Amino acid sequence: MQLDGRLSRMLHLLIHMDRAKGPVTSTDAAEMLHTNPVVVRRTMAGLRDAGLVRSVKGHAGGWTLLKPLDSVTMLDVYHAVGEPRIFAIGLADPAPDCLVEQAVNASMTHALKKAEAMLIAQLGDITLAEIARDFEQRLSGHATQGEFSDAGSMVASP
Amino acid sequence: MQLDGRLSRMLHLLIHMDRAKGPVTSTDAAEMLHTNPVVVRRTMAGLRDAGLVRSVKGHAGGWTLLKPLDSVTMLDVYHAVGEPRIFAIGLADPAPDCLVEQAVNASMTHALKKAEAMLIAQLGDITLAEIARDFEQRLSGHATQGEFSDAGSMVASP
DNA sequence: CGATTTGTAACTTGTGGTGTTACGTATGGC
DNA sequence: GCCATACGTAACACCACAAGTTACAAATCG
Repeated sequence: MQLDGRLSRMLHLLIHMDRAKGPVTSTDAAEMLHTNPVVVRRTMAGLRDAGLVRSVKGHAGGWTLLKPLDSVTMLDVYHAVGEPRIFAIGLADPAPDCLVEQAVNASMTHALKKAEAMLIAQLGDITLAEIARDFEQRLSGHATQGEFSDAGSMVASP
Repeated sequence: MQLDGRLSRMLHLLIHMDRAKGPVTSTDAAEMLHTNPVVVRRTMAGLRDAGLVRSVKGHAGGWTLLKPLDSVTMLDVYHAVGEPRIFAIGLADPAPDCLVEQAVNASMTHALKKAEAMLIAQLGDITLAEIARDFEQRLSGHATQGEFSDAGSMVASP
């Protein structure tokens, strides 16, 4: 995986946690995410610091969701995982001497900031409850928002 | 530089080429971009294939711009450099079995596509001539579109 | 007490743009 | 015709960083 999947993974996990009866251990979570317990703990640490989840050690311990899904947006989770860098493209030099490059930087920054604002707006607009509702509908056979079959075509794979 | 600076660099270089009297060699260009002639040729190859520039070997050879700056948008250059991946964040798994993850993917893809569309729209809206005009104004002391001083704060550096 | 589970440090791996070296090929002045 | 000039490309090293892995300490509960 060449891209940062932390936000995606945490969203996935939080919805599973909401459906679980008791605490979810890092090992259980790692299986759901097809990864490693340490990776889970490492990433969940941010969510704990943000007050989204709680962790308990020892017997019958694990991770517990502290908030209802309708009070958590994708943006909240994005912040909680440490606001990873959004873009893979950017400025060759953020502070160049060359005035031509400064002009280029201004235009590129303008475009990138607008795209970033749009992404942030979208993330802030969707609660985990809405995603969970989408899941419920998939369970009953419907495919709601947009086709999923080609979802990764431009965003994920080469 | 952990991010992809090819678009940024090519924009920078194309505007310099427009101001040059004759062809610009890869070595000259490499100095302007603070990089290596091979990197220049490698990246410029896409622009040549796209018909934006021409390359001539041998004495008095080098790179020549084939189009007026007002007929080239940032988007044209983005396409010419091979449409590099835009986002550093993405889906953990583009085609998961888990229905929860499918729902998460749908929402994330929706948000990313909207941001991508905004970026593409912005890139398509700005011609290199406009950037060159911005440069001219910087030469005469003005700083036009937006502050530049903190331009790289969210987009480029850590 | 001992099994369970989180908390972290430390190290390895994979990826992709970038940097670098080397060499082949085409061009044009002398 | 030679030869310096420049592009064209292959091959490899480098770097940053998320992810994966190993190891061990600390806390908790039956």
